This record gives sequence, structure tokens and C-alpha cells, in this order.
Amino acid sequence: MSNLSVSELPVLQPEQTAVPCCPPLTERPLSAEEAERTAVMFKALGDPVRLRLFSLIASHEGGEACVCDISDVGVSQPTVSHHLKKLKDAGLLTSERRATWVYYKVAPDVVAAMSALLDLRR
Amino acid sequence: MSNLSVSELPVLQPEQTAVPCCPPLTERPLSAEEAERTAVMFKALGDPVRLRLFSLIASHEGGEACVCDISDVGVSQPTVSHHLKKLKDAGLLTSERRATWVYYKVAPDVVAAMSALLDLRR
DNA sequence: GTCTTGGTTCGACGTTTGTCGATGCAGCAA
DNA sequence: TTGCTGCATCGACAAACGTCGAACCAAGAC
Repeated sequence: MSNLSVSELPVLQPEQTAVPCCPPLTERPLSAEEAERTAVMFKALGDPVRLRLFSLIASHEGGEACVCDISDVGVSQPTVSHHLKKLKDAGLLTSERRATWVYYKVAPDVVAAMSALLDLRR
Repeated sequence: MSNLSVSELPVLQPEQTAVPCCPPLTERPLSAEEAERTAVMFKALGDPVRLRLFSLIASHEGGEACVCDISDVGVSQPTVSHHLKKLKDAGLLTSERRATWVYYKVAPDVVAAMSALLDLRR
């Protein structure tokens, strides 16, 4: 466990919340670095299963849900876990263990930043 | 069919009608079909090069730009064309040839629908 | 201790994606 | 006609991705 995997470059730290990245896309073009960071978030929502998982959590009570509540999306349980990890790594979700169960919760400010980015009204 | 303004008529141009899909993600979970259609749009923005191209067009005069104006994003010309096609297929852009040049333009209502989807305020 | 349940990580495999050079096509100008 | 320029498409290839079963870990219950 001492060596880092090359395929797991720390693009976004899990606990690094609140990344109000950029102004609306109409204001100015994104730099390469901004685009690199922002694309991770959009890519996280760019899969049907992840989008369903995210909507299940977002529409759940308090914007959070136990994994056991959202595991019925048509893929195996390890796959669900894999997708939740991707959403978490992108900063869109946070997770917390409470007793036996793990709860995932939306990161409101990150999602709000994405929404604001797409607000093209001048 | 050629002279119709996009903003005045229902959006029906692309093969996939990526029209205003769904209520905010807090309201209810997405169905599998909704997720499938919506994920295409997010996936389109889930690449750094495409995100830069999109921001270049969105921030350009009138929300449209000639390909020749936005080709300097660090990849080859065929790759730029490939990415623009993906954005267009996802419904986020429309294209129009004027004389020698091809102009790409943002599809405001589709982008607005994505933004609204991520508006998690209850 | 052992057993059971909820979730994550591992290893592998087939598919998709991003990228390029080469080629093709449309429009303009000699 | 010929030539040139702006973009799109083709063909190929490596890298990334989504998926699964197996194995593993964490927390209770017995």
C-alpha cells in the first residue's frame, strides 16, 4: 500500500468541497486547467447509471441516502459502489458511515457552481 | 426549412431531440430512459477540449463562432471537428455553413435545461 | 470467538473514447 | 479548367471506461 497507482492521480481531493470554479461560460473562455478540472464534474454525470444514482440521492430526504436505498439501478452492487466513488471523487457527493450503513450526500455548492456555469443569460 | 429561427420554434433539428428533459434532480429520480438521454448532454461537456470549445463559442459574439476562430485548443483539426460533432449530436450546438466557413452556435434552451436540472434549491 | 449483512477493493475483460494522419468534399478565385 | 482553403470523414491505435465475480473489510448479533 505504500506506492501510489499512476492511474489514480489526485485530480480532485475527496474532501475538497466548494470549488466555485468559473464564471458563466458566456463571460470568457475557460483556460486549459479550468477545463480540465471542470470536465471531471460533467463527466461524472455523463453516465446514465451515475445520473440515476445522483438523482436518487438528490431527491431523497435531506439530499442524502443510504447505499442500500439506491442499489436497484440495474447493475451489480460493486458497480454501484464504483460509480458512487466516481461521483465522490468528482466532488459531487460526500459519504459518511453511520453504524452499519454508508450514507451519500450531495455537495450543494459544487452542484450549484455547475448550474451557474451553464447559466448563459447575459 | 432553412430560414427558421431556432429560438422561435420547438427544437427539432438534431437527430436526437435533446430538448428540456426533466424537473430538477431534487424533485424525483430520473427514469432509465431519461437518464440515458440526459447523460449524453453531460458526457458531451465531460471532456476538457470540448468544454473549452463550448466556452469559446458561448463567450463569442452572439454565442456563435466560426471554426476558424476556435481551432487553437491544442489538438489537430480533425479532432476539433470530431468534438464539435459530438457537441452538436448532443444538442448543445447547432451549425450553419456561410460561404466558405462553418459557424457553430450554442442551443440556449438545451443548456438552460441542463442548468435547471442542477438547480437543487427546494 | 463465529456468523451474517452492508460496502469497498481487486483483477480481468470487452467496449467506448480521444487522437492522429490521410483522404474527401465544398466553395471560392484565378 | 486548375488550384487553394476550410471542414468533415475515414481508418487505425492506445488509453480510458463500465461491468462483473471474487475477495476483502467493518460492524453487529449470537
